[in-house]
Amino acid sequence: MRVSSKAHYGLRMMTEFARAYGRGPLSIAEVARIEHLPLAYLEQLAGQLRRGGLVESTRGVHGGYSLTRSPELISVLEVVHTVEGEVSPVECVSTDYVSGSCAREGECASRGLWMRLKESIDAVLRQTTLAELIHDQSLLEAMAPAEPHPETSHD
Amino acid sequence: MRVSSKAHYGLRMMTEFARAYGRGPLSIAEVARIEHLPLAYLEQLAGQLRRGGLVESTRGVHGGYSLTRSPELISVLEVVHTVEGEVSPVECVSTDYVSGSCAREGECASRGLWMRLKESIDAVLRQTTLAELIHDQSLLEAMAPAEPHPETSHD
DNA sequence: ACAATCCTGACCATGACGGTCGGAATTTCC
DNA sequence: GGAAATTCCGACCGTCATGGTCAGGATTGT
Repeated sequence: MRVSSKAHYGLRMMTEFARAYGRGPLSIAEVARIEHLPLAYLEQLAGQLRRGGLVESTRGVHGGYSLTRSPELISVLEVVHTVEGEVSPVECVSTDYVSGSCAREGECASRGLWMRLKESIDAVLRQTTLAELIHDQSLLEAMAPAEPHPETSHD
Repeated sequence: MRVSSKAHYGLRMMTEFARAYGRGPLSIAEVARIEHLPLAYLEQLAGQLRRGGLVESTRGVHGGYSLTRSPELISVLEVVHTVEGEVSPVECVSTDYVSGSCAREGECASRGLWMRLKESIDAVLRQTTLAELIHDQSLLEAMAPAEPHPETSHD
């Protein structure tokens, strides 16, 4: 029951794109630098995000990626879906589940529970947008700019 | 973002123990038969559940396992915790996380999100008890006893 | 004694995951 | 035109958790 690093990285990359929104494309080299993430890996993720329609790419010297929509209109759920596929605690509650393929469907005591769980997870992720994420963060930074944690100094 | 089969199996086993509650121990051989799960694997899980204090074992011929508490008093969260460890979407929101060990803690845009997510998941699992699970199921069976799905015929 | 059961530890195969690499295609700048 | 910066793509790889098996020991009822 954990979010893959892939999804986490993807989200971190998307928040960077969100910050740069409206100011031209941001290269993944930049993202890798800022977020201290492996560049080659981000390339893969960026590809998924592009194919998923969340970002568009510009090649060449001043190229990079930019969001196809305003950060307010992109939910975390979309990002997670795009890089990680549907979040589903067990197979039989995913949307492409074919009724009957689980032999125990009729007598399953816990399917209702898993459906509730999925709904609950989806709800949290759907409610949160990229805009909120970067907004929350700037709030945090504004509140405590003079007290950097000694342990959190560098990468 | 999925529940491991381990947790799922563990829960299924626990619902069987819950059904048998008050009527002596239930052997894992029985559980394996009823739930169509691999016996040797269930043995492992049963061990975890016992060490976690959720069930107690009786050895010997009419032995087996029985819940240490009434099914109303055992939440799904406990079961999942016991077999799978804490459910935590990312490391930095687990209970044993040492503040500061994530270098980006101060500037992390998404930690709040993950905490909310964890809380939401925990809430759903905490609210549901074994008793509810088997009760829901008997409801289901009572409502549609005469209409078995054609595709769900065998194991 | 024997059979049923729990108990333990070791073992194993598979697949997902996180990550790297090499190189091709595209674009801008000089 | 050429070099540099970038996206793009496919292949590859090591590690680790997972799901599962196996052999055998310990315990207990009949």
